[in-house]
Amino acid sequence: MLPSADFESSKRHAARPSLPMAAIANGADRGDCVDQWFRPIPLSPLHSTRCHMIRTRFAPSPTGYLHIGGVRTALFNWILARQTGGQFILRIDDTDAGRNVEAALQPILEGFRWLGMDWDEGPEVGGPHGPYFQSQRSEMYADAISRLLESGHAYRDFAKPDELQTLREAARESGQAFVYDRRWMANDEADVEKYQAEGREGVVRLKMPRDGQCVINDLIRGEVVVEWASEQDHVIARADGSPLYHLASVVDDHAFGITHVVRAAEHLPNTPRQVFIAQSLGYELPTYAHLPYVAEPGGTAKLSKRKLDKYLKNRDFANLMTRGKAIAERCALTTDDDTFNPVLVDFYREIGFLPDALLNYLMLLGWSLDGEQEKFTREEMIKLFTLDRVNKAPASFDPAKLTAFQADAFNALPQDVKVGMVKPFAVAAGWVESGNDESEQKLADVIAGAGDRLKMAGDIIDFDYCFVDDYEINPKAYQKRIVKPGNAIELLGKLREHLSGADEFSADAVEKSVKGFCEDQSIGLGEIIHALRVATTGAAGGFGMFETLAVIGKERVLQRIEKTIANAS
RNA sequence: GGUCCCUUCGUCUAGUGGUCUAGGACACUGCCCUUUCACGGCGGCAACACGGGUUCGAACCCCGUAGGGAUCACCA
Repeated sequence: MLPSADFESSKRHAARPSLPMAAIANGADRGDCVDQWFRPIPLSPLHSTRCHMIRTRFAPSPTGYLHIGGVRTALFNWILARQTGGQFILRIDDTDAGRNVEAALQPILEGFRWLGMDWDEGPEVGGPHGPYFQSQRSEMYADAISRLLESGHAYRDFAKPDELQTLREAARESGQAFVYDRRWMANDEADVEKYQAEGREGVVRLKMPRDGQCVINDLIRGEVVVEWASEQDHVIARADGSPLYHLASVVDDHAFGITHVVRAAEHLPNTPRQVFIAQSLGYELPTYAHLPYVAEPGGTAKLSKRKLDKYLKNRDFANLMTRGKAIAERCALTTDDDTFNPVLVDFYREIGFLPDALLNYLMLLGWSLDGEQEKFTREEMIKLFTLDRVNKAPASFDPAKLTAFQADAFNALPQDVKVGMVKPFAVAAGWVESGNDESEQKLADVIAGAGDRLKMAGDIIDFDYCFVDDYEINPKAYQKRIVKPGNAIELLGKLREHLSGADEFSADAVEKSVKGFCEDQSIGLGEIIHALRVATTGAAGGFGMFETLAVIGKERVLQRIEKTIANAS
């Protein structure tokens, strides 16, 4: 990357617009609706993100949950700000009043905190451009709306929704793009009074150009050209004067000094109208970058929180969900059915994922450094990410790969950090008593023994038999190792005798003892060890047998063998 | 249906005209290691959507076709 050259070229572009000649020409002979306001301002060329102070934003609406796709968008925004010493702003899009914003906002902020994505301005931290809730910025929007009205870029319209709907359907049936003929547009105060006398309510619409084209220079997509005529006269204010999303968004982006609007590609079709609003208001345009959306597992459609049933048909997705449910159930997690879903970040936090692993995986959805390196520390993410290496095509969410990333990251953790993460789960399951040294030591032993069999903190549930006696017995393993070999019970009985005489019950001591037993009996270790495992853990597999026995403890081991023998006969 | 976007292994991707008999990762899979289950090591399977150009030469450039997707609200 050549920062200085990039900087030069972006300055050159700013001084001498080269791209949108068509738009300028068309603007000149447009004649009717608007005067010379419309002159697209060229955007910075690629790479320019490295050399300017960047202000980005993520604008969630308070829905109560954080979508994985949204997190990726936020991540890119956050990185862009961090790598340039710029600011990352959180703005709350709550123009659609009526819900409990505060309650629905908390889970989102918590999600950000958990992920370690801090915001420089926004809820709770404030900032110089506040307030950061759209519901509290009405005056600014009202001002913008009246300016738009005055300059003729917007008009009052008295169409009824169903009247417009009829028109739209007719256009659609004839295969034409719907173009509103503005038949209920108020040209003057007299019109307004007349319509109001008819009992009509007036909204404010954008008076979109009917010819020429809008050129969007997108950092990821390149040049996107849209005919103005294909744009609607979008409503920007309701009858009660309250603003709609596009208006509010553009006004705020400008007021906040947002330099880069980085958002999901589904916003691309919205961009022309936002460009229109911004330019009508005389704003300098931000640089746009439209990210490919995150697609569903094994598919190409946009990942949606609402299609759980469909995703559950995907093996890997179903596995993750099953794992999550098992952890939630065993650890008595109070999960909300509505948010306990692998499409939402809450899920991962609840079952003991590492935020860095999630972020690392998400960053690779649509972005790559060189096709070789895939693992990045947070510092590397900030250092190495560039928008010009973001792909254009949607990337499908792969739960198996995410889990693999999580497993690797989790196993790279130092033992004490692992223990710290796992402990809450073990405590919640009722297996470990917090503050009790013996109990905590046992947990540490189990975690050390389990090693990389623990992929996430919640995986501790697989080792319930280390802590309690009411574990499940795997029927297949029982059949194979206890029932089928005719001598298993007999051997187990003898082994129990042998073990009962042991003074020490450390892993090493037990190993010696069991191996000595095998020698005495002239059998291979393999002939007893499987039966021993099933008898003492009920499981077909697990970590080292002798570590397992040591952790369970002499008394319990003997009891369990005894019980197995009793049940078998 | 209109508008816009996209198209390399099952998935994420590398690739910017010759180094591509297309590289890496996840998944799947074979072997080795091993008392089990994992880890690990060494292998394997597997892709340039299609058709035309341009060129000595195309995954890469151009044009079409097909397919997929997003979006078309007084939601955000």
